[in-house]
Amino acid sequence: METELKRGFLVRQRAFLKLYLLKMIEANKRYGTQFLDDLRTEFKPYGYHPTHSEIYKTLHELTREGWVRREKKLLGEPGVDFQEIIIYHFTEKGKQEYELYRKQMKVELDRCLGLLNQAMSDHYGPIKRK
Amino acid sequence: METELKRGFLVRQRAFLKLYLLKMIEANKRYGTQFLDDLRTEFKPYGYHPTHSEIYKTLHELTREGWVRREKKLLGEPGVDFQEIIIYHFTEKGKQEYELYRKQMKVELDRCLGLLNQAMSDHYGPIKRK
DNA sequence: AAATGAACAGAGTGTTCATGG
DNA sequence: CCATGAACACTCTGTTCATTT
Repeated sequence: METELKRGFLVRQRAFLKLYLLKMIEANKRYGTQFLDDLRTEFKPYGYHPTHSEIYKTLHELTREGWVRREKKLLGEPGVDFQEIIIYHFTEKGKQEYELYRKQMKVELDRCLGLLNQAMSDHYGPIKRK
Repeated sequence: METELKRGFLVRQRAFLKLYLLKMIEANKRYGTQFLDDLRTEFKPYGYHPTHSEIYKTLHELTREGWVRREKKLLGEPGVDFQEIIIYHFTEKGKQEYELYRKQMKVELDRCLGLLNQAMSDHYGPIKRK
């Protein structure tokens, strides 16, 4: 998949969101707008308010790369109140890619934490631990 | 100063570099290329290799905003081996702005660490402490 | 070759507009 | 009005080119 994990400085938003979306797709079968709402709620304490277009672009990318397939749910089906929605399911390829991606992102997030902790230590003294 | 501290997701590279450059200007009177070399060395373990243009653009911005003034050192002056270099000094305004900026960046870096730690916890279980 | 600077180009992302139910 | 999608525009940043010593 083409999404770059490493970019030298900090992890890209898209790569970060992808990790969350993959997890959400795996867990509960919800759809785009709900993913967005959930993420906004979770990140609110950190002042991070993702946009709907980033979510959709990430979902499109996952679809294009064959990690997930789309299933349309039409108005009237269970849980569909207003209009059609799109549910995402993993493909076989996607399951395997997710497993790998998750591992790679662990390394990447560790790297970013290292960089930020280094800056903390450089500018505000040693990191305090409880 | 116009550089945005917060951008919703993670801190921008420029804001991050600015914090380091201000500290280096305060500490030892060195010049652009040496700042770059020092930073590359320090961040090498984290796979981060800043570019010379980001460094200069940040220094230009600090100058434009009146936080620092430039002093040209000419070939032959003590420590100038090959050609002229530019040394940066704080202005009075710059000293005060740095103090403030440093405090703001602490908050911002804490926020970023919170976001990344949240992701770590969400995807790889609770944060391990020694 | 070292140091600085500027132009240019490409990636990343947010805002806005558009469409169908 | 909700859900999705696409177009567009702007910001950020890296690559390249230029100048001086």
